[in-house]
Amino acid sequence: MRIATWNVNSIRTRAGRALGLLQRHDLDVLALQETKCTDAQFPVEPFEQAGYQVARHGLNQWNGVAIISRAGLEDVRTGFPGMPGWGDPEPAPEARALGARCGGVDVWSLYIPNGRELDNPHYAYKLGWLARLRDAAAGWLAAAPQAQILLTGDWNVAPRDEDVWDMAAFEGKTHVSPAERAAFEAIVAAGYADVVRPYAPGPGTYTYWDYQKLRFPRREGMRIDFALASPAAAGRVTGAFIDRDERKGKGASDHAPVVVELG
DNA sequence: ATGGTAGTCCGACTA
Repeated sequence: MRIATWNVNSIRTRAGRALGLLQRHDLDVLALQETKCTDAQFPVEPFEQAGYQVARHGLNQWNGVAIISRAGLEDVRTGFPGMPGWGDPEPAPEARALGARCGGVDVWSLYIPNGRELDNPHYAYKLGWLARLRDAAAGWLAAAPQAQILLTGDWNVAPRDEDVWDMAAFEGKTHVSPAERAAFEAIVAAGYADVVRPYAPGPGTYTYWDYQKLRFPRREGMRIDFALASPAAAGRVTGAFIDRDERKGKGASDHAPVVVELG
């Protein structure tokens, strides 16, 4: 079974690229982030015609997550227990988490809050969101230690110095702060291993390149998209790669897809 | 040194 995660940056703009991705890599499951549309606006038909089922969760033009599967799509869950909300004056849940059981694997499509700046309330929101995700994910494993769970998506955290092209450029910036890295590592410590890095080691291995400043041709990127697997799921992984070619050309998302093969 | 891009709904917000 082949499972991918991709921050598509608008599914309506890139449905064709998503379909090409499914076909090119013979994907069974594709977790999408930043679909940027409501459920009603989501282009479901082309995926169904290609033989896939679609679960999507979008509330407005921001965020939005989806899971596209031809390996079954059961027990669909929007958000996770304890997931923090955002907004003033009344914080409300955002469309940042969608889970579904696909062929016996609990796949999560996650879009972790960006954080914006270290002194921005969004940064505290990001840390709280990751902390509650850790709690929920630890609970799932405590309840079912043999569960096959994949936490995939855009984590908006670069866990290691080698995951950005130049640490000096990130002085005082989000994505590399000790608190963000600790929040990410807490989820690893809860039993979820990064199953891609062993097959796609750094330095210089990235999943995101800013549209601005010629970051992609200059090879100035960040590794912020991950697939973290529970022990039972990690034990099935036979390979993984980052589809850097998908970032090329006109009309590309600013993120590259990350693909995991389960035996 | 600065600003540059790209998406959404249409001047501004998000990334």
